[in-house]
Amino acid sequence: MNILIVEDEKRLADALHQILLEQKYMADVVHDGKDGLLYAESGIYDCIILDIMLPSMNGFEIVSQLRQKNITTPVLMLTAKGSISDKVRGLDSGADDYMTKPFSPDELLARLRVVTRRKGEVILDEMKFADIVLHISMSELSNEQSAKSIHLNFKECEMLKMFMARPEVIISKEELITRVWGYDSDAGDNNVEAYISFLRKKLFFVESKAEILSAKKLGYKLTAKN
Amino acid sequence: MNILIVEDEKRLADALHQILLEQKYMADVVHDGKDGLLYAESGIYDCIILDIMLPSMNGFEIVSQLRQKNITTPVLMLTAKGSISDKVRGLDSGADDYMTKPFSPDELLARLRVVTRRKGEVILDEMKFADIVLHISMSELSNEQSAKSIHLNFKECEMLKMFMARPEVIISKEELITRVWGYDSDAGDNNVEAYISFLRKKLFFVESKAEILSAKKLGYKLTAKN
DNA sequence: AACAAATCTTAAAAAAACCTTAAAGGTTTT
DNA sequence: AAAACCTTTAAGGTTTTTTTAAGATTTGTT
Repeated sequence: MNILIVEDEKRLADALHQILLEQKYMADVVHDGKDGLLYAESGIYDCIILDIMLPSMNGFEIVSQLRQKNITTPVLMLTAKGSISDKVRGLDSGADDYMTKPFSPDELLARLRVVTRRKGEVILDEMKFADIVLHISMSELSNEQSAKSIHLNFKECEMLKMFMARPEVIISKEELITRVWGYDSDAGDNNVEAYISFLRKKLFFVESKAEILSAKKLGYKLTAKN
Repeated sequence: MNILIVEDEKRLADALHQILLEQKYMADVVHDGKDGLLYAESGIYDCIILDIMLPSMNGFEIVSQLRQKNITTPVLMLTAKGSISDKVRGLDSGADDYMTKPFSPDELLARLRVVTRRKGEVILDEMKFADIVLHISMSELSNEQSAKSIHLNFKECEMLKMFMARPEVIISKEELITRVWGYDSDAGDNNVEAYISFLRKKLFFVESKAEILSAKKLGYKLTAKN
């Protein structure tokens, strides 16, 4: 189960992340509204936990844009204000449930279960690009053509998810570090390089025509050969 | 990464400049609203940090004029007042984010990263002049007519960006140095000359009719033949 | 035309960025 | 307790980028 957390308060975001990880959910965290929309649009999430007050684009807008694009991922709205008008507005714009801060981990998990059970049928567990498929819950990378597949470990999988969510886009080492190792980690560039190397080896193993190219000083991107 | 600071309080402007330089951003500072608009219109900046209260033209006006001219450089608004109405007005007029004084260097840098990351993905990824196109995220120079293209390295790309942002305008070596090598670099004129030479070779390779002419003692400019 | 100054070009040296691998230290599973 | 697995780290190698310097060329001036 894949959750997207869109929350700019880093302490809260981390706490949420922690709670979810303990329950064996996978979670991605972004701290900014527009980024949130970008990630949400990928359609790979089973639920989006969405703060209302966000830099660059607020939660209401994000939900309505998602719904306009026919993306039906369940949304659990989060806010410090408990005013009725916010609640109404949130549900109006297309959110599925609403939770006021502060809340207990149990409350979060309960609401999460309710929200995700409802849409239980259309869960996207796969990301595709070129000839490869990433089976997220199984951490398995496979090639539809060659019928080869291989297991990815956690960090490899997180990293490949980022590339597959935004193929052809250069992603900086810094961004990779904050997403895969955490925003306050002391991982260095070499960590990224090592994992890029592991991923390349596995892409090669499954005989994919997808490859990770490096753009010096800028980062890496996923592309398809030919 | 190029930042324009438009801030009339000189002490604050200097402090901002310092913070940015430490993080290896390049920054230009102007203290007046109209100057700010003038500089911003050049389109060469990756972000504009803009005070609201300014002599001769306020921040709101600057942003809306920029947006009217289809200049989409991200704008980070700055103000002493933290009133909601200011915030709404700022975002309405086209700013991307908003920050109230006083703020910590970390907050500034965080917001800057968010605001500029977005740019790399969607906004301003291509610059065109005559028959050439510069794909910024790919660091690739190509010619639409001849269908030839070639990779540019980081400094070549930064330099060509400057020329393409202001075609037909003579840009001095000094300006090129401060932009591409940094304000405190010890790069000399010959470094610029060498890179001009590299760029010319690549323009020739893609068979472009765009060329870089030198204006003795003044600098260089980009023009189109015929 | 002769000179000086500025610019151009190029090759090679130096530096920076990147890649790969192996090994060590954790963790989890068997 | 052992085995299997995951992650980090560091070192050495490769490639790319940047600097440097020297000689050639152009330009403007006398």
